[in-house]
Amino acid sequence: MTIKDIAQRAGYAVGTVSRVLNGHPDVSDEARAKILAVVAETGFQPNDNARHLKQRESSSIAVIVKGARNLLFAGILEEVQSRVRAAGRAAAVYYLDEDDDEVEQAVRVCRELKPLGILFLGGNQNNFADRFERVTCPCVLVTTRADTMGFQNLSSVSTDDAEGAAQAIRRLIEAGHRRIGVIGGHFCAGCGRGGANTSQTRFFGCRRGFLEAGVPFDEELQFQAARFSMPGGYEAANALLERCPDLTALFAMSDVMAIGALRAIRDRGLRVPEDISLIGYDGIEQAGYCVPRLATVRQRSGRLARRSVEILLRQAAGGGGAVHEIVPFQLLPGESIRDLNE
Amino acid sequence: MTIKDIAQRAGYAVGTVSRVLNGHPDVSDEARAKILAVVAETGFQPNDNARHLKQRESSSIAVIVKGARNLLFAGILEEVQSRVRAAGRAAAVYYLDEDDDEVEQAVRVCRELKPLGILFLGGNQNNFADRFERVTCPCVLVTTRADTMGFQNLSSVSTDDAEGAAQAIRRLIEAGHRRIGVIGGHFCAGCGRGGANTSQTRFFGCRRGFLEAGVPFDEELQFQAARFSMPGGYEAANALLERCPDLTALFAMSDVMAIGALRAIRDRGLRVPEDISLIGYDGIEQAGYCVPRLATVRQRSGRLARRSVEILLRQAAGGGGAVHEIVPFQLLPGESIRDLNE
DNA sequence: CTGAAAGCGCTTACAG
DNA sequence: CTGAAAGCGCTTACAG
Repeated sequence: MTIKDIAQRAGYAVGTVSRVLNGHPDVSDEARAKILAVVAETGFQPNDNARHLKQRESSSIAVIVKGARNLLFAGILEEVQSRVRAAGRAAAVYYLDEDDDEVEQAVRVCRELKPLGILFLGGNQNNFADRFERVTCPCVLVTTRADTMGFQNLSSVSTDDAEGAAQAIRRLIEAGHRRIGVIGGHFCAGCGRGGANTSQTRFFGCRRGFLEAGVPFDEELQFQAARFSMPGGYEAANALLERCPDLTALFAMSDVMAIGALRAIRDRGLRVPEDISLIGYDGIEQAGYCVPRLATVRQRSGRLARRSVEILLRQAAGGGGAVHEIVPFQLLPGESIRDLNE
Repeated sequence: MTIKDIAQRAGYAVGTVSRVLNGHPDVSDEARAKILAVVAETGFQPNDNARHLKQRESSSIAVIVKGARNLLFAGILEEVQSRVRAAGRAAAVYYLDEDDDEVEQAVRVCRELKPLGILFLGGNQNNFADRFERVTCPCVLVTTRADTMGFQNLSSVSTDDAEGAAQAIRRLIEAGHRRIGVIGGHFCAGCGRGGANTSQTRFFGCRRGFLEAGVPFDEELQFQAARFSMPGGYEAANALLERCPDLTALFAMSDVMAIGALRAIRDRGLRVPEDISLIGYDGIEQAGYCVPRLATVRQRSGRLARRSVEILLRQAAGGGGAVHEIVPFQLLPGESIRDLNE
């Protein structure tokens, strides 16, 4: 079943069918009605390969998600999809593995889908720096900053991760904690050229939090790198508590890691927050269902989503240069921090 | 940059370039070397739209996942992808919303990707019954049975959900519980024609568990329908405990619901398992990180994945009629069931 | 408002 | 082993 069959049955040329299918105005009501009737009757769906092959620009927004299992992104995505739909556009979602190259994918999407614009949920700054020049449509990078890269067609909407991490540390210090362990992602001195992948940024924020409060932070002892996963957090917490049995609090740079840490603490026969206080990062739904509820630095996923879509649609409509927005985070108190001053 | 440019630069015709790109054997080593050199140098990637438009059959396996946030499927998918890759094929993953029509999507994928076969992670039996005749390639439905539908090209690999649910109930009864609440999905008498959507199957299993043990089960009072989500489980648990304050145990038909229930129980000032015992279903990673660890009926995602891929690849190679396999589940004890006999 | 025709970038028989 | 050409199913100027 192709557009040709539809044309034949309806008694029009394929061009006319195409115009009806794409909602062009220059078709008579009669033709439209007849053709739509045949389409409905046959259940015809046009072949997207053929369509995209020829089309100059589709009316879709592409969303490239780095990590199908990332719950923060899942939350943002849901909101993005409903906002894109509300704006009368379709969202085409592409899920990538953590270590796939999102910019490479974007180049491909530009060529094959020809979207109005691309939204990146997560991204590696090096990939952007190295290859983003090859993507030409308007883009917004969400949760990671892009202001230092200076691309005219790359905006960003993100959380101030350094400040978020700093405040997490401050919060623990205010509660009277002095020996605090930190669980974060892997990063190397060189991998955030220009100063920023997420793990590194949050790490620097931590360090600043300690420094400003005059609380010592021995990176060798008090920091443990791990994967962003529950087992990662579990093992890291174990390693830290083994190495520094006198820690009274942990900061995990993602809620998922924090959930792993929570379990590790319990398995060592300790309790949260009575023995060890714990704070996470991201503010995923899950954090509110932990026992105890997790204190966390909440990225405002709804607002990140809303602003990203607004900015992207404006840029797609020809609205000027790149914009870089910071969305304020919230410190959720949870039930996992003990106040030692009380 | 198209195949034409590559042909020109390499000094061959586009047909030859195409043959090299697709690994056909009928090309001279010299041509291959020259063309691959140009491809590498230019970073050329063929346009998949054009390729799929013309290609009779691609060498990919399509995977249609119902619910991007379904953690059971996420676990199965990971294993599926690595097994498909190990077999030298590419996996093309399509994520659908819970209430999208996976069979409609399959029809589209058949036409546009022309895969060797399709794997469905989850699916609504009614959609299959109504429209599956339109899909012609070999398919495997994973986690839901397809044996009663009688399609020659539709195999299935699933867990015996009725028995799993029955055993969850039995396990609670063995532990001395007599007043047990059940949290399940929504279903209506008609929606599982032929007897089976997942929620309904597990519900019937529950009922059998009660019946065989001679323990009364008042469906009106002791069953609460909810969405398969943490808030869904939270509210359902609250409703049940409000309605029947004398319940000593809950069975939630998914771990995600159970996590919500766990939080609800705590918020009512009760403890798991001291005051209320709890058992879930699925065996997602998450369940092992709860405090307390969740007892659950574990679907063996690794084996579901492995068998599904094996069966699909065999069918794609022309290996006979449909196969319907049941993979045994495991009852994970966790720490969330109190033994009242002790 | 409608049709005829070119063409998107590939693959694939068909010759040679 | 290689090239020339048809054609996949659409969209899009271009005429009329």
